[in-house]
Amino acid sequence: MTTPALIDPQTQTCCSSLVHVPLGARQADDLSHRLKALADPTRLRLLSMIGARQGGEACVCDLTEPLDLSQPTISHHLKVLREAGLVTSRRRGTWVHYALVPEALERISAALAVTEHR
Amino acid sequence: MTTPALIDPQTQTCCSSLVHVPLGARQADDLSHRLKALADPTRLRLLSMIGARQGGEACVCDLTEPLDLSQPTISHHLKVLREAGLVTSRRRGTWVHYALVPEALERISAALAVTEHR
DNA sequence: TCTCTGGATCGACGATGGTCGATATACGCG
DNA sequence: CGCGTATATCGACCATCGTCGATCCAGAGA
Repeated sequence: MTTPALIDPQTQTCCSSLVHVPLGARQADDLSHRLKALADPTRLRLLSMIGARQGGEACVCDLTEPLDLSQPTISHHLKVLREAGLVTSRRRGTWVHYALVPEALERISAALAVTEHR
Repeated sequence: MTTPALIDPQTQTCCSSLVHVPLGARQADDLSHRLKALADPTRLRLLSMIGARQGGEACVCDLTEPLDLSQPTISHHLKVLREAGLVTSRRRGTWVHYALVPEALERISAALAVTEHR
């Protein structure tokens, strides 16, 4: 496969906005699940710190220190982000590097947009 | 003032994406608060049903029936959306009509977008 | 193999959130 | 004013979430 199954053709008609056609229960559950992953200040900052990093990657040690939270807590948040498809993790020797999945963020952004972009 | 204070110049540099510059604590709290209001399937469907309505308005009675939830629950969700600035309410005789605030959704969408739009 | 370090998992605890029934409030109409 | 209807608020209950310390697992190097 070229890309992981970011879009389920069964539940997701396309990437159109929710404000134009009423959302079904399935689609609402799916979108809310991804939004829940996003709706936490720590996770937003994690995404932001990973994205701001040149190369687009950051290891856990880089993320733990500036946030003033325990390492298990950071690890937990990264797991939530990973399971929502918002980041990927990759082992590099002793360290684990996390990277954004830009398409995932873009999909959510498009679902919330009122006016059509691009 | 021409527009309500949707953007706080103190905490919000502009409407740029979170993935380009690391988010501060204030900004992360602010954005996560708005995302929490969005991160519920019932509220997403409410927004969607209001937006899909021609005229952009819907009264509570229109929203309660199709969702198979009690009227107090719907009222609670609408309050959450209103306090997050995502909808406005307006009394019309006996009924209360809710309408979207497109700029609010657009702002959140822009904050999540990776690529710059428009 | 032993040890050290980075990260993940576990179990527990307090806080927050979604839902309901009961009740209160607002409006229109006799 | 009194009644009926449309919404909002209240109080309670159960589920989910964010956080922690303790512990476990994986890789690197001696």
